[in-house]
Amino acid sequence: MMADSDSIPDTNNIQLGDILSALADPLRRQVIAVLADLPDGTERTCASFELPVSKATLTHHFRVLRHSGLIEQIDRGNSRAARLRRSDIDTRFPGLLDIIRAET
Amino acid sequence: MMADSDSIPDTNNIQLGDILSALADPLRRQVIAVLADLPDGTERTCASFELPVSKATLTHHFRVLRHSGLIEQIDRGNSRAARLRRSDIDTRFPGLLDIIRAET
DNA sequence: CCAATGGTACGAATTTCATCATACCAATAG
DNA sequence: CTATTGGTATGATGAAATTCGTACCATTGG
Repeated sequence: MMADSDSIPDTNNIQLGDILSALADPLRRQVIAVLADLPDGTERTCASFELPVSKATLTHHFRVLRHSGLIEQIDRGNSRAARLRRSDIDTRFPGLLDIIRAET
Repeated sequence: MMADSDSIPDTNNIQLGDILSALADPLRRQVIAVLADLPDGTERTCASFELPVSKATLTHHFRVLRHSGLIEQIDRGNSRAARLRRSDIDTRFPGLLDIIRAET
């Protein structure tokens, strides 16, 4: 099943409100902070973040991140990798990722 | 009554999560965008924003902004003026106010 | 003094959010 | 083929957020 891989906003349709809502959650902010600290284009499976929540909750958080436009998810057969949409975010909201990365 | 004018975080205690939660709301974001576009130190009464909500809801939103550390409120006798804590925010989260201001 | 102004306090109602258990499915490993 | 792995779908639940009406209270203006 493709599930709802749709509803990913393209660059000019990323909404600031959605981004801020997504980043208001500590777990999601941590995911973005980790990705932002890795080289551009890095892909990480959802499970590799080892967040202290159930699988279902994991799916929920990554869906929020995807719908907000912060990440895209690449189907890798068995698993699904998350990749930060760095250039899109940097273009639309310059400095935002630095702020998230600076926490901690 | 002083109400809960307390619980205003000092500069180094402003939490990114609280700021992002506060800014996730469109009305509150609009208030900050307006204040950020005005000269530093500008004071505006809560009512002067003419937000399309009741008085009670107004109080609620400005309390959230105050508790997050984005604004301080100055008692002006009859009314209460809001002032953006610009230098505090710029110090802790450089670029954030520009992002908010750039919307619209 | 009296009315109007600009707020706050206090519930109450509604909605949204985070979380989980369970059931399920596709792909890979053996 | 079968079991495991990594993830999704679907409710359910409890907590938090948003909103409001109403009552209330200082301060200001007449």
